[in-house]
Amino acid sequence: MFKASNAEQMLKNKGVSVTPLRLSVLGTLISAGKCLMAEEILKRVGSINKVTVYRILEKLVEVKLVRRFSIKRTFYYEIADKDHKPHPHLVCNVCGKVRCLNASELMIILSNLCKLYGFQADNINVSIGGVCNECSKQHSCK
Amino acid sequence: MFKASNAEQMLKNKGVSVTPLRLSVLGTLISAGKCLMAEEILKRVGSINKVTVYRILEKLVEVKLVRRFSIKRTFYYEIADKDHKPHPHLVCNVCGKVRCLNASELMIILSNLCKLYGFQADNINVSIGGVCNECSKQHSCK
DNA sequence: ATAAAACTTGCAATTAAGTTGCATCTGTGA
DNA sequence: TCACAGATGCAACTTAATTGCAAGTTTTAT
Repeated sequence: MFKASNAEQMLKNKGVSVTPLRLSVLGTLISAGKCLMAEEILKRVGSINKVTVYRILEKLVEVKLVRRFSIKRTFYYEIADKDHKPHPHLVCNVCGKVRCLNASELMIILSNLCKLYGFQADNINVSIGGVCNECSKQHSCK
Repeated sequence: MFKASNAEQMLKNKGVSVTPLRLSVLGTLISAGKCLMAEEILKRVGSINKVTVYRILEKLVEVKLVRRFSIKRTFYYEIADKDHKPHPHLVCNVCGKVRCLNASELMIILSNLCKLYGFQADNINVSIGGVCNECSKQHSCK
């Protein structure tokens, strides 16, 4: 699944203290391979308090190991490293699934555009609501 | 400021009933010339209930007279017509201001990209958090 | 015009997701 | 060993939005 040593090294590199719960939260995000809401992390980690999840995520975002973005009224979290660049998210209004879209060039264009306008972007959030492939197929066959 | 007849015609064209409160809410958005949160609309319209604001906005979004998008945990609303195409929003973390960025070509590219992936996009939401021009100037002069 | 059906509005209560304050625990350095 | 900083948990709180229901208004069909 994921190597704990991996998460441990990531935390050490950022100079933040390594605790079992931080390893679990970070590890969960690494092995999930997709973005998760706080509630899902809470469920997956198991014996951890909701507040602690939020505080750990806050810390991970602060040291830029994790990115946070919002869809509707909830925050999602995903690993931020060289293999996980910012990208758009497709959010299906029917099944609720969130899918990552590969379009990093477009994100870079966006960030350059900001510079042009004198805006120091530190978090680019592209989310697209609609109906996903699978759901639109099902819908048309009724 | 804004012509009531304007808002009235817009509602009629969409086949939804015209009421004084709907005219006020839609008119407020037209004359604001920028995106507003429900709370701001509530304040500007004056004698209207919070719930009614939400329900009117819901209806306006439903008939596509208005677009809704989220920043952090709150929804913003803006007029959606030929003069107000989807565009990115720059959100300053310092002063909280939301500024519209002109980049409709980029939004179109994004929507085409979705089609390519078989995703029926009905709401493209690009928001960029960071520090705006004015705030970064002030910060550097301290 | 009148009655019935269909919306619209307001009030109070509820919900979802995150946040805060404070007490307790844990581990590290003097 | 002591004490100090940081991590965790619990309970209470906050914010923004939503729901249920009753009362008012329109619209439609007769």
